[in-house]
Amino acid sequence: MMKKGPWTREEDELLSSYISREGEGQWRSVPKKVGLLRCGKSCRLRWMNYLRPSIKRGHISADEEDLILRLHRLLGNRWSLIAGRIPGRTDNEIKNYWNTHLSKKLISQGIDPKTHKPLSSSLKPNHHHIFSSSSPNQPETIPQNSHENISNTIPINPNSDPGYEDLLSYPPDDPFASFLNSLINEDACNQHSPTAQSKHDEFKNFNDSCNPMK
DNA sequence: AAAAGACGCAACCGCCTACGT
DNA sequence: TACGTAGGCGGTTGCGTCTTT
Repeated sequence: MMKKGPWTREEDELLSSYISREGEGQWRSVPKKVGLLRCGKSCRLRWMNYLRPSIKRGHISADEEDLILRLHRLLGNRWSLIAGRIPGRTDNEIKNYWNTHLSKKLISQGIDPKTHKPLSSSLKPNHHHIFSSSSPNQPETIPQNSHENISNTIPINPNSDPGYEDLLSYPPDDPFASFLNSLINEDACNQHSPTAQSKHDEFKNFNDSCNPMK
C-alpha cells in the first residue's frame, strides 16, 4: 500500500541521504531501496521540488518576479522552461506563485494574465499577435500538451516573424530581448545543457545589465 | 472565542515523449 | 512497427493556515 500526503522529516532524510549517496535516476526502484512506502514519482517530485540542495525557497525578489512575467509573456504556461531560467526555483514554485500572486496582480492592473494584453482588448482576435484567440494560454506556434523542444516551435529568427517584435516589445538592443534570444536558441546551439553555474552566470549577467546600479 | 471563508502551497493525477527491446 | 518502461510536464486537488465576520 502506497503512502500519500505530506512527507515526514524521517522520509525526507532517508530520501536525501540516498540520493546524495547514489545520485538521481531509477526513481521506480528508489522507494524499495530506501525503504519508503512511496511511489517513484512521488520520490522524484519530493527531491526535485523540495529536497535538492540547490533549491532557493521562499521570498521571490522583484527581479525574479519581473523575469517570470516576461518569460511567461513569451512562453505561456511552460513552467519548467521558465523555471530553468531562474536559478534555484522550481517549476512547481513558479506555477504556484503565478496562480496565487502574479495572475491576480495582472488582473488588478487590467491586464489579461493569459495574453498579457489589456483586459478590454484581450477579447478581440488579433491575428498579428502570436498569442491567438484560439489558444490564449499558449503561443500560437506551440501545440497544447506538447513537450517538444521550444527551439522547434518558437520562431528562432526574429526578423522572419512579423509578430515577434510586437510580442517582445523591446528595442533590439534591450538586454532582455537578447537574453531571450540566447535562451531560445540555446538548445539548438548547445549540445550540452548548461551547468547550474553557467545558468546562474547568465541570469546574473542579465540582471546586471538591467540593474547597473546594483 | 468560534465559525466560515479565503488563501497558499505541497502533492497527486493523467497525459505525453523518449528510449530500449 | 508495436509495445513497455521511465521520466517529465502542466493542471488540479486537498489540506493546513490565515483572515474576516
